[in-house]
Parts: sequence; structure tokens; C-alpha cells
Amino acid sequence: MNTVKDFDKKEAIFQATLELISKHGFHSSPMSEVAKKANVAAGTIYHYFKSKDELICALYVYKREKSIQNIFKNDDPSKPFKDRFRSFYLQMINYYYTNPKEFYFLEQFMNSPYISMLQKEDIVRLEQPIYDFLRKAVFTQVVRDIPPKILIAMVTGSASSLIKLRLSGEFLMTSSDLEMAFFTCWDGIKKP
Amino acid sequence: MNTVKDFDKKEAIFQATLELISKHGFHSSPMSEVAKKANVAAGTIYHYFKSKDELICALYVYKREKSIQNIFKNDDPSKPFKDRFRSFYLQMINYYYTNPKEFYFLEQFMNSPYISMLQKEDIVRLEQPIYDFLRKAVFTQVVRDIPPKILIAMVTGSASSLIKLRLSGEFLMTSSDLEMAFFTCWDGIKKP
Amino acid sequence: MNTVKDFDKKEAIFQATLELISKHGFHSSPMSEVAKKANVAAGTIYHYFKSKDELICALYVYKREKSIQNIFKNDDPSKPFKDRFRSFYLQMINYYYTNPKEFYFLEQFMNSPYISMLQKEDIVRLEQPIYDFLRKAVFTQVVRDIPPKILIAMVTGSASSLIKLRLSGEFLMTSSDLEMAFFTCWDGIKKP
Amino acid sequence: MNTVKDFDKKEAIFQATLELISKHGFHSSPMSEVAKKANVAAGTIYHYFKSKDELICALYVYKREKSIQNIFKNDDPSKPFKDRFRSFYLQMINYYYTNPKEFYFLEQFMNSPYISMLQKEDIVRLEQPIYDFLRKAVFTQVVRDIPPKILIAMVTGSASSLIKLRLSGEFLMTSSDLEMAFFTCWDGIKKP
DNA sequence: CATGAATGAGAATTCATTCAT
DNA sequence: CATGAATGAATTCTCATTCAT
Repeated sequence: MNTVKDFDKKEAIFQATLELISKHGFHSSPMSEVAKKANVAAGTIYHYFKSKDELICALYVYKREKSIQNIFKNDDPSKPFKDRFRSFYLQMINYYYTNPKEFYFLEQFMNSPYISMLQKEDIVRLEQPIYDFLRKAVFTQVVRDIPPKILIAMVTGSASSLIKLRLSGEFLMTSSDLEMAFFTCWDGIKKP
Repeated sequence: MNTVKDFDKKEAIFQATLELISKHGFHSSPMSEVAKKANVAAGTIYHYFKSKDELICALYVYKREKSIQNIFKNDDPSKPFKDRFRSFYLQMINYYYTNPKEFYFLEQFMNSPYISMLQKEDIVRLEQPIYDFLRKAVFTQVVRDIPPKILIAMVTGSASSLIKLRLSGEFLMTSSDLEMAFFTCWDGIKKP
Repeated sequence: MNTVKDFDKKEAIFQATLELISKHGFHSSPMSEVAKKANVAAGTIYHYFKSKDELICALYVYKREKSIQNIFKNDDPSKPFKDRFRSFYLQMINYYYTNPKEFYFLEQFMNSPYISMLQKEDIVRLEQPIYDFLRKAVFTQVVRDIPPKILIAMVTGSASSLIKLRLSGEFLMTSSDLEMAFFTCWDGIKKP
Repeated sequence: MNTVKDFDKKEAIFQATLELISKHGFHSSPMSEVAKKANVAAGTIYHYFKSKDELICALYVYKREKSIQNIFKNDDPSKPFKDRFRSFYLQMINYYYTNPKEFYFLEQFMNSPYISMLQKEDIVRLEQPIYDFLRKAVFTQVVRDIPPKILIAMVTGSASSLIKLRLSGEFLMTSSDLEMAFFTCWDGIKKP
């Protein structure tokens, strides 16, 4: 009945799962460890989620939604698209750079068989904001006339790789590097 | 009994592992299943690989090397770089599209904690061909003056996402789509 | 709030337990399911019964008593014993045939280690009506001079098996079949 | 490969399961206890049986077959049916009296939802010997013209109850009691 | 070298029971 | 009295790995 407490527990389970999986992977993150880290009993997890798989999928949807929201939070539709895209692109890199657990978890999920457990609707819904963002730009002729799906793939794919590189620590990325990366991306997708 | 047979067995184990993991993921691909699919006894796998982790890492190195070789197999250094890059980019997409098991396995590996089990040298060595390819282009001023690492990330990241999209089957990619994708990438990285 | 409601709740718990156990067995009938089916909270069950075992035992005693009462409800001591026995035998078969949940539950209980949790007195008391019924018949020499316990066993054992057969649905039992079954039993136990 | 050893292990698992379940019931007989009692590792059980349910069902089929064989082992078709039936009936009581674990296990199984997990063919096959035995007697007019299924039910049902009574220890059954029980049964089923 | 039965630690999950509200 | 979230011990089952043959 206590919604605050409920929220706290579910949130704690999410957080613990995120931390463990982002670090150790799906199969080295036993429910017992999740429980311990979340300060709940193992059985409690099963009040909130039917199974480990369901917990993982729910966490994906939750974290995916949250990051998309965050990435678009400073979007100003009144600005020129190039500026909006710049903000989007850099914010994406920045958000995941400062939230590496989210990043590692999401990437792991998207590149594993788990992704195929999601409902088609969920996948579509999660992608919607980016889809709309880029589709409108194609429509208004600011951006190359390519199927938005392809645009999304290329833009997010290149960003993901950059984030991975940056997080790896093997390469120190300056803000000038990021600026160049943005131009590399932008010059590719803008209407030639 | 002889090296040929050994090779066959090792190859069979690799193939079985690839098929299982690409489809079911790391966990959900028990050694007993690998053995069954490879037509060898479970214990036999341990003559060729110290552990499951080692098998998986060896498979990664093996398949990574093979795909890089394949992607560069038609590279003609005498041609203009733009042509070479076009061939490289489209061949990458094509190779993984026609070898989805390899693609799914490699992506899963690279986005999981397994990647950190590899030796630094291995990682560097595997990346070397692409690194050299792009570094030279930067050096000869055909391509934007960006750290090659960043270039690699952006190019391969966008290609990966395209392959994933294409393999998902949810979007039918025509050769004209691919051509546009190539230009999108090229216009981004070429010297402005 | 009041005794009526109490009665209702206890009854609802009994009914839910009966339905679940008769269908799924003792394990596979969790208290949480019982609670759900009875429309009470899990904790509420523990106001009426100390434990699951106690609930099950109480349900046995309750349902056993009820069925014995029902089976004897048309007994007319003024009639000849053969008629009374016929009515008893056929009513037993009929009662359980029309109350299969009760039957399956009672049989499961009696053939499981649960039966040994009951107090000796309870067992004796539950059996008393049948015991008296048959003992008197032995005494008045209408029935073979066999220890009543043995008579009870044979009569109820054959009836149980018939009910099981009939409930199984694999054999359609006509009223003439039942009549013959009665004679088979009667001719066996009557004074030769 | 070692068939003798294999046999020993499977047999040991069967024996351990029988002892535990006959005494404690299905749900108080954990696989870990079975393993301990059988002197094998828990995992070993799963080499022989896919699941606990399958183990239990296999044990039922195995023990059922064995007891039927035993009950008929002294059957002499050249003798008059009455004698054969007497031997059958008393041997049934005797066999289970001297093999109480088998009896308790079989009864528990047959009166639980487990029975419905068996294949129809298995059930028919297991019953076949008794069915043939009684059907022939009906055919040759030695026994009442009742559907054999009903005969089986009545005969085995009464025998089961007698065995239960005898095993309970609350009633000391003499051989004269058994003789009377036989006549009670026989006089019921014989052609009047 | 090859086998595959056997191991047993460890994983996911269940569920009777409790207790703060 | 009633609730049902929370507990955590117990249970089933999996699977990487070993080793006698």
C-alpha cells in the first residue's frame, strides 16, 4: 500500500540489476546477488517481476525510455535543425559517458537474444522520439532523403561506438574531438 | 589421429559454438550442447580449449580475423581511396549480412564483459588492418584529419547498426539504400 | 465481524483448498492460491488454521463427516438390512460421483502420509457410523461372520475403485452395471 | 558403457525414491535426499530422468509391472479358475504386505494427480494381465457376466483396502481372516 | 586422444509463514 | 480481525568440468 516504499524497492532492484549486469553480464549476475545489493530478500524480487528475464526486459524498457528522455530534454524545436541535431548528438554521447552502467547494460541487451523477447510495440514505442526527430528533418529537406530507419541506425551506431571508445579509456577524447565527430556525422547526413 | 582430423574437430567445435551462441546467447549454450552439435564428446572440447571462456575467446579471435580478411580481400591499393573505401564499407555490410551467425556472435561478444578477457595485444592486432587503412587515408589528406580511432568507431559503428537493421528483416534494404548509406558515411569522413 | 461472516470465510477457504488440491495435489496448491481463490488475504487463512497441514487435516475431517452423513441420510433402520445396504452402497457411489472434488481430495489424503497426522480418536470417530452399521448386521447374522473392520475395508474399497473408474470417464457405467456391482458385493458379504 | 554399473545406479535411485516417497510423500522427498540415499550426486539423477515427475512416473511403471508379474508368477492355467483366483487374490495381499513400500508408493501415485501424467497406453498395458485373467473367466462363464473393468475395480479395490488395513497394524489379520476375505470376494464374483 | 557418466556447486524459483499497518 | 508485502529456507534443476575407461 505504501507507494513510496514500493517504489523504493522496485527501484532498488532495478539499480542493483543494472550495476551487476553492466559489470558482470547477464549470466554472472545471480538473483541472489541482485537481492543482496538491493537489500531485499531473494523472494521479494519475484513480487515485482515474474522471472529474471522479465526483470531484465523491464529494466531495459525503463532505462531506454529514461535515456531517450534525457537526451531530448534540452531540445528546442524553434532552433535550426543543425543546432538541434548537434545538441542531440553530443548529449547522447555525454549522457552515456556519464552513465556508463546504463550504456553497458543497454548495449549488452540490444546485442543479445534478450532483445527478441521484447514486444514489437515496445521496440517501436521506444524508438519513436528519435524516429520522429529525424523523419521531420528529412521531410523538411534539411537532411538527406534516406529512410529514417537508416538514418537512425547510422547516427546512433556511430555514436554508440564513440561512447564505447570513450568509456574504454584507451583514448582520451577532447571536446574538439567530439566537435569533429559531430561534423563528421552531420556532414554525412545533411542534404548535400 | 592426425592434424587434419584435429583441425576438423576444432573447426566443428567452433562451428557448433558459433551456431548456439549466435542464436541462444552465452548462457543457454551449454558445453554439452556444443559437444552434441559438434559430434564430439563433452570431454573432447577440453582437449582443445582449457575452458568455456577460452573457447569463446578463441572463437572470437578466429572469426574476427576471418571477417577482416574477407572484408579486405578485394582491396586494391592502386585504386583511389574513395573506391577502396566504398568497397570496404559495402563488403563489410555484405559479409555480415550473408554471415549472420558470425555477426551476432561478434556483436554479442564485443558488447559483453567477455571482451575484457582478451589480451590488449589481441585487440590491437585484430584492429590493425582497419587502423592502417584509415590512418593512411588521413595521412594522405583524403580523409578528415580525425584520430583514426574515432574514424574507425564511427565507420564501423554505423555499419554495424545498418547490418543489424538489415538482418532484423523489419526493413528491406535495397542496393540504392546501401549506396546512399555509403555516401552518407563517405561525405562525413572525406576531407571537407 | 460476526460469526456468520467467519463461517463464510472458513467455508470459502475450505472450498478453495478442496478445489485446488483435488485438481493439483497437495504441493502445487500454494496457500497464496488458496487465498486468491477464497478471496481472502493469505494471512487470513492463518487466523482460522495454524498451518497448511492443519487446514488440510481439518478439511479432511469436515468433508469426511459430511459425506458419511450424506451417505446415510436416507437410511431407514426399519427396512431389511439388504435394502439398507443397497441404499448405502449405491448412495456412496452416487455421492462421490456427483462430488468428485470431495472424492479425489479424500482419496488423496487417505493414501498419503497426511492420514497419519490425524488423531486416532478422529479416525475412529469418522469410521464409527459405518462400523456400527456393519457390526449390527454381523451380529444379527444377516451378514457373514467376519470382523467388521474387514467388511468395511472390502465394501468401501470396492466402492472406491468403482467410483474412480466411473469418474475416469473411460468406462460408461449404466445403472444396470451399478445394480450388478451391488449384487457382486452383497452376494459376497451376505451370510452364505 | 558399463551396463552393470548403470543398472546399479538407476536401480539405486529407484530404490531411494521408493523409500522416501512411501514414507514421506511426494513433496517431502527432495531430490537431494534421493541422491543422498542412492549414493549418487544430485545431478546424476538427471542423467537418468528428465525431471522429478518423470522419475516418479518411471518408478510407478516399473514397480507396477514388477508387482503384477509377481502376483501372477505362480498362476497355473491348468488349474480350475477358482483356485487360480484364490492364489491371485491371496498373493496380491501377500505381496504388498511383504512389500509395503511398493504398496504405499503405488497407492499414493494412483490416488494423486500424478496418475494423469501417464500415457494412456501405459495404463492399458499395465492393466492388461489382470484384464485378460478376469475377462477369460467371464467368457468361460465361471464368473458373473460383468464388464471386466468393473470386476477388476471391485477385486483390486477390496484387496487394496485389506492390505491397507493389515499394514496399518491396528488389526491383526489371521490366515483364517484372509481365507474368509477370499470367500467374500469369490462368492461375490462367481457365477451365481 | 576420445569418451560421456558422474560430479556438485550454484542458479532460478517457490511458497509457507510472519508481521507491520 | 484483515491485509498482503516481505522473508528466506528449501527445492528443482543446470552445467562447466573431471576422470576412469
